[in-house]
Amino acid sequence: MDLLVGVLSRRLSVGDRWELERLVAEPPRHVGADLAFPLMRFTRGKAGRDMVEGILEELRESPLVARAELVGGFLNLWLEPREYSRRVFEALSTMGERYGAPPSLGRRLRVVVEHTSANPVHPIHVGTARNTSLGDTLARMLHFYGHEVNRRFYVDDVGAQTAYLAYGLHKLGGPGEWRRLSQGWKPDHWIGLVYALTYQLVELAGLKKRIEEARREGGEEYRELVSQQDRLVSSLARLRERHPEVFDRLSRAVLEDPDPQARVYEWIRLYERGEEPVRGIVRSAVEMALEGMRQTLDRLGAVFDAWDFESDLVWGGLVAEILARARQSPYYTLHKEAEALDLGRLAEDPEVRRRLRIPGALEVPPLILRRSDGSTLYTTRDIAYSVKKYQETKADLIVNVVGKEQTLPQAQVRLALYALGYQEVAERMLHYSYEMVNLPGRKMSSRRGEIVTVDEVLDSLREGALGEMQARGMDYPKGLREEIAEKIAVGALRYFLVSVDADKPLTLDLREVLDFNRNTAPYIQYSYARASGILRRAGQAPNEPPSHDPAGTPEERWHLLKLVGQYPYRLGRAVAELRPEYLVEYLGRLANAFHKWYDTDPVLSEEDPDARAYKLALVGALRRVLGSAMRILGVEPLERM
RNA sequence: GGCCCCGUAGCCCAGCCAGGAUAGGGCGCCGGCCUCCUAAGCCGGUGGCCGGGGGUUCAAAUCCCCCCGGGGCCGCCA
Repeated sequence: MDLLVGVLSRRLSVGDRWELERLVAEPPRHVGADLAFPLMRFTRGKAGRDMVEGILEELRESPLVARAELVGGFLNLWLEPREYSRRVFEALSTMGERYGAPPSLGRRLRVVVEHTSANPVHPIHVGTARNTSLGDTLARMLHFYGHEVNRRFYVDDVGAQTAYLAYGLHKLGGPGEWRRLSQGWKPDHWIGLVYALTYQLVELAGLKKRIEEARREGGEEYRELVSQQDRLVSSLARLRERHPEVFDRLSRAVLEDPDPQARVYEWIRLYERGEEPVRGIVRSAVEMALEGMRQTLDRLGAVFDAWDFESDLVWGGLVAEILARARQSPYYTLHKEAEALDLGRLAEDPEVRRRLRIPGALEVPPLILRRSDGSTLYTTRDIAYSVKKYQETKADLIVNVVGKEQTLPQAQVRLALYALGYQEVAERMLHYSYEMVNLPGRKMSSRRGEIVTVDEVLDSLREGALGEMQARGMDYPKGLREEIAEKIAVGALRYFLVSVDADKPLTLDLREVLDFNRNTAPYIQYSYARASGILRRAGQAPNEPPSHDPAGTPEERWHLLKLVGQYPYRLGRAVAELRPEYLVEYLGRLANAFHKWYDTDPVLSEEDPDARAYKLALVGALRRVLGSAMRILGVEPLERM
């Protein structure tokens, strides 16, 4: 690969290696070559034909090249297995555990990856798990490659949702009482229930008022309101079953309040001003929610370097600074009563669109920064947060893993940053967007308290894994069995969630994930366990083979060796394009190549000691590459399963 | 209504940005392989007007235009 690109780069005088590298392809099977390159676009005319001769000649001189031919405009290369093997093992030996990463990185980038940032009012659900899996995998990929990564979780504690939650919790008493009431519950699950109850009870109170008023007039509106009320009541009845005591106390307290809706709105403003006791109540509520979330994130293997509270941006004055700058800006405008930025004009500049990666012909309406009641909006605070992330890290790239539905607000944030003089920040921000996760037959709504939590999905996957182990008669001791099942469950979910293009909606069919069907984490883990088993039985295994391909190269072994040698290149592409699914595809092929070889060319019963040593070294190399790529994807390698 | 994303076998997906060889996998279905390193495996078979139409090109799943279908966004929510 390097050889080919090197020669081509010189002969074709193409400076950009990446340009050539991406064109190198696997030839179709009927050709039988190891590498192919479409030369026709570079070699038109007579001068081109001479150039081709030169290229072929130079390539044929290399000990790595067995054969080089030009067929129908394609340059086809056959490699010399011994020489290739020598080079692969040399790279493995010099790079050690870092095999796959570049020996020297052109420039070490500082990268911020902000991901998950789930609203604390409810537990992490399967959609968020896609965010976590993508974000954490990107971070691991970049880190392994040699970049400096900073992982951040943005705690969204300002605004209506946490105000509802805190208001409800307050009606139940203080943190001590919350603990008592949530006995036997995971903290975030209990918080989610209180939030859903509070939200619906406040809704109900408001609805009752409006029904009173509409009763006199009667008619269509009245009937509509009553039917809304019926739906709310039946939803509340379902929630009551989960925790009758909490329900009863909460409903009494909320319905006693003369105007719960107004109270909640007041709390939003009080919290934003940082006034006690609201400030303390909200913070305790959020702490409790985060405690539960951290348990789930730990389970998924996601760790963070920083937890940034949205409220700190407000109290620390950064949001005020953004507003002050906005008022000086030529884009400043009043939208009805509210302060806003009119970004439409800026968004029309094609140069700005390109630099800020504004998609297609996206139309950009004015961005409201401050409500007429004086409170700020999420997007306003996000502008401040972007500035903070940059100021604290001076990052070259700020990756925000945020749902696709937020394409417009994300674009508005970048444009606003640009408009307010933070061009540098704006240009370094990347909205890494991903589509929703659907569950067949289940419609999620956090306000109704109906969400499919990651915890329950993982539990169900773990049960499935345990069942499978039992069916296969694996009789590990109890602790080990549970540990393996848990690692299979987490791996299966994470692997699945990053396996398809983030731009495509994903359907999480639990039965399907439980099937462990083809290119899944268990398939990869199984390959790793098989390789581990061979090495365990062999006792000592050489890291480097004494000789390369002593007894010729069967097709299956050659194919595996080539894939092992491709790891640096495949990982490089995944990192450059921030596409974890490339790694998934690669792992699937690698595991498959190993299984095929395994079935045709026994290792341990090989009698020729040189050949046996070589095979063991190859198993070791494969195991190392599998393990490395698995860890990047958050899939735990298993010695046995 | 405007805008964004997606559309490839019965089902799920890769390839598209940066056009090149006979469009690749997987699931499902049918049939094989455990006296031998873990059968969560392997082998064989089955299945495609690449959503439709037009254009650009020596060459189009890939680029451009129109249309159709699915999802999303257009809020003093996030």
